[in-house]
Amino acid sequence: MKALRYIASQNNKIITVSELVKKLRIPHSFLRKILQILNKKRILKSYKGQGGGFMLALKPDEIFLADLIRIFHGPFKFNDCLFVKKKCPEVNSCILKRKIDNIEQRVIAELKSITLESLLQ
Amino acid sequence: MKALRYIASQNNKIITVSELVKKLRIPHSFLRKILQILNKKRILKSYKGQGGGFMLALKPDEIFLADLIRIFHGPFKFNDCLFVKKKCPEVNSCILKRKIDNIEQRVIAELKSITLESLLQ
DNA sequence: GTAAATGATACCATTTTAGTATCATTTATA
DNA sequence: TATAAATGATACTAAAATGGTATCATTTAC
Ligand code: FES
Ligand code: FES
Repeated sequence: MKALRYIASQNNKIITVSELVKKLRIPHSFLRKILQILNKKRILKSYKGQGGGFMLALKPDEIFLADLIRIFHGPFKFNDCLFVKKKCPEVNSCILKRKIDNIEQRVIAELKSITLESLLQ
Repeated sequence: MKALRYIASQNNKIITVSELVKKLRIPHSFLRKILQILNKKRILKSYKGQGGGFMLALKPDEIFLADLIRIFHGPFKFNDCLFVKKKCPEVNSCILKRKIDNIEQRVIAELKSITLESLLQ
């Protein structure tokens, strides 16, 4: 998120990992890996070769925290009731599951409402 | 939760792990460990020796999902921004952190509103 | 042709997760 | 009072996730 914020703040300039490393004090390889993932997931565009780097592929108000979390953390599931790798048989009738699913939906809605734009102060 | 629901449903009877295992098809040792923890955390009371077992230590409407999650999962923190084990320096000014803390508070409030009582249909 | 950039991918140590297993202690009761 | 039925304490484990690092390959501007 720090990297995305920085990139967004330099609108439509190509930013290299090295520049980000200097500004953000995040290790080079670590940051590079993250940006590569964001590129694959079409949040960033990348340009190879000398003079290359990264740019936003979307406008800041089209980049949602919910999507970024899904990219790095995997799909949301607060609540898949397993046992020894097998799904709980009550999964379709369970009151608790219904309540938690409900909370999950509300959280996802809130995470969707947080855009990169909304983090640019 | 399944075990607590079962125990609650047999109000004020002492329930053994073996009985729960039969009803709930959860492995004995696993369930035992869980109930031991709940006993230590004063959600259950235990009685040792023959004729022993477990009972609720609180009324079902005094047992909150939020507390059970804290017991097994540890404290809530959706959001402690670390780097190589060190806290992020922006932790006090970060807009994103504030937004996430906010969501966390709302989720905790909802988890507090789910009592064992509310799961007894 | 070379340096500066990303792409792909393999690697690693540590911690967490999701349980299992075992021995010790307590207590009712035959 | 011996025994069986219960929990208490605690050690153990395999597998996965976490939080990164490192390296070689490729592209491209100059
Ligand atoms: S879905 Fe498994 S107990 Fe609720
Ligand atoms: S608290 Fe670390 S970047 Fe927000």
